[in-house]
Amino acid sequence: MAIGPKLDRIDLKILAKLQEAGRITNVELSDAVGLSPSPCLTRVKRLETAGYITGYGAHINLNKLGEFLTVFTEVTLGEHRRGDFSRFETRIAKIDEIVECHLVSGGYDYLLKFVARGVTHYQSLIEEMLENDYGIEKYFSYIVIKSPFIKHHFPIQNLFGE
Amino acid sequence: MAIGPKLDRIDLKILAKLQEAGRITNVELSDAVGLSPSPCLTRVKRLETAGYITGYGAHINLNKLGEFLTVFTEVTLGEHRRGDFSRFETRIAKIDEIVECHLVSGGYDYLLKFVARGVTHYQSLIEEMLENDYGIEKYFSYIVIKSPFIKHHFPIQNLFGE
DNA sequence: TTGCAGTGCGGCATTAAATGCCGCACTGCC
DNA sequence: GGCAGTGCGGCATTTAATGCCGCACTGCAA
Repeated sequence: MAIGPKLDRIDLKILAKLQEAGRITNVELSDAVGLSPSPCLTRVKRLETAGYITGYGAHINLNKLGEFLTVFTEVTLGEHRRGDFSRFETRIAKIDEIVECHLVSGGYDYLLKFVARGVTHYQSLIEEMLENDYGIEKYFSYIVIKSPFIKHHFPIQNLFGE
Repeated sequence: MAIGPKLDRIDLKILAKLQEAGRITNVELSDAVGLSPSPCLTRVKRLETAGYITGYGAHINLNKLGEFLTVFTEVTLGEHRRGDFSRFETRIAKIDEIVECHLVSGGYDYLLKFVARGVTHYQSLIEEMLENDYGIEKYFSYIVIKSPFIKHHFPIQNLFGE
């Protein structure tokens, strides 16, 4: 096997396959990567416990559930001391509508992704943050008009040369 | 059942559950939502064919596969005629390292998310785009230093009031 | 109010998949 | 050249996925 030193080609195939077909049966997966079911399952379990696979999920088409508003928000904190960042991160993590948080280099500190029911809802979330000392100095909102594509998989094979 | 008019509470439970545990067995799922396996599976299949569930995937821990660089890039096109947008979207969709594309309102046109092997790799991708007439007037890169969190599920229940 | 038709659920039998166990082949090390 | 460790395929057993069938509940109509 591998994992300790590095994953072998079969492990990468398994990851790539599961990434785009998370609910594939082990029998099909084993066939796709060229193994019999037993060792294939062993590898999957090992990839899971070793942390290469952190979980599985269904991709839900939010638009079919109603009208949703996605917003990317640039946030600049007022203070940049040790603790200001972690406190901010801890607090926003608890807000369900903030689905992504990225600390970036450049003109501002954080890029957040919101999914709200509409502009009113989004506005109320922002006001809540401004009024309750999250440490935000300023922010700027970019409302998503449409998302031509969101790939649910990274090019594992390509990034390695395969 | 529902779906035609609107999803009932059980359907939402199924979506919420599958979103965070895509590989749960139908037996467990049925138990979690309070149904027997048969009707539960029927609902899942219907949600899939009706387009509420667009697919399943494993969440891969890219950092364990090596050092990767995530970059958010703001792009402004030089021309904004009908066709300039669709042409740009079509072309960048073919670039594996661009995993998300959002058309936004505000100071620029597109917010792109890249996953590359490093700054050199990212730079080569950008140069490739600039040299080959993608219609880019200007761009700005925000390198992700760390992502405190990326939730792989939207608050389905909460957004509807549970 | 009583009967009829349509819809969705739970129970049961059958088929397929997930798991665990065992012996064999390949590789590195004595 | 023989021995120990690792990973694979095959096989038996336990579970889950599916498809079928009759029953209960709801709305509609006489």
